[in-house]
Amino acid sequence: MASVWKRLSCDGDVLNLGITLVCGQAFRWKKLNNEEWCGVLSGKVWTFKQSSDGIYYKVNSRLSEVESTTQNESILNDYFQLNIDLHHLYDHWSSRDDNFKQVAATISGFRLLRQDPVENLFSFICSSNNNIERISSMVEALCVKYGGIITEVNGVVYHDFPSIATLAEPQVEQELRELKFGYRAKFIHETAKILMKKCNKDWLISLREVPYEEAHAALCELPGVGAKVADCVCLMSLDKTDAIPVDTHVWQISCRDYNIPDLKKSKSLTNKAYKAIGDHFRQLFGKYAGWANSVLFSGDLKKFQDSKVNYIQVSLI
DNA sequence: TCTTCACCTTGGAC
DNA sequence: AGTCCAAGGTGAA
Ligand SMILES: [Mg+2]
Repeated sequence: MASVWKRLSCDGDVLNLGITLVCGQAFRWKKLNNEEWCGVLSGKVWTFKQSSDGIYYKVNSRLSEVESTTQNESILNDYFQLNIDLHHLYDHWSSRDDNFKQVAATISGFRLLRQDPVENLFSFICSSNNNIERISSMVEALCVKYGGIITEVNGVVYHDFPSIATLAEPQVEQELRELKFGYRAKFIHETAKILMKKCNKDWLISLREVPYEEAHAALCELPGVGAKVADCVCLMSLDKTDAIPVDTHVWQISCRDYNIPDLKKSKSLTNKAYKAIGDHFRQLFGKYAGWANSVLFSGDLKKFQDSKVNYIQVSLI
């Protein structure tokens, strides 16, 4: 379990950890310092370091577990989707959209993570009408309350994300209410119970094998899951690379910066407008439109606004 | 098909 | 101190 730094065979310019891990697609990566992040993936605790000469990682597993470098690198290749040629995609998206070209200059190496659908789904059920900081603390609370202990690293105990079965237990809704989950407590409990009733125990992950529209519709059946959350899950854990989650921000910017047919007519984000925005970006960016869209709008996150301001201030000194 | 409203909680703005 | 509002929406009328 003692762990040493190992080098990840991947150039730093095709994986920007600072943006990729804390842009709001996953909520459990903690920034340790300027170049290190720590969190849980696949039942292990990982620490990453992005230095000028490459990306390094350390692994801390359960005491019983035997470490395998081959297996660990396989986990990372899968999670960071390192087989996908990011330069090629950036070039393609830039050629299709000047706005993207501008934004991309400040956000290189952004990747969609290939997440676990269970954690991804319940995390985004927490996201409605909420902010990233509270979403993160709620996901953390779920893990501490209901997830198994993995191990301790530097005085911090790390937990797995809870199983569906655990979240479906009778007292969960009330307990989550007490943990200040608000109305999301019921959504989480109900969704867990529905998933438990499915004949296919791996129903969620099996949606990787069905077409985007079908997966999206199936997810929308779940309580607390609407078009936006369903698209987040499709994009971030079900391999639907052209799923476009449209939140209020994407909607507003789309109205302002893109000429999308009959979008400005509606006062609220209607189902029709939602579809029109998605279709527009899919038509513009192609098969990986969801990735392009994520790059485009992650740059506007409040979290990165601050770092941009800092960057500008520093560069002016 | 579109609009309106309630919904938990928290933190910032007046 | 009290009120209002927005924050990765969803569901029901
Ligand atoms: Mg639903």
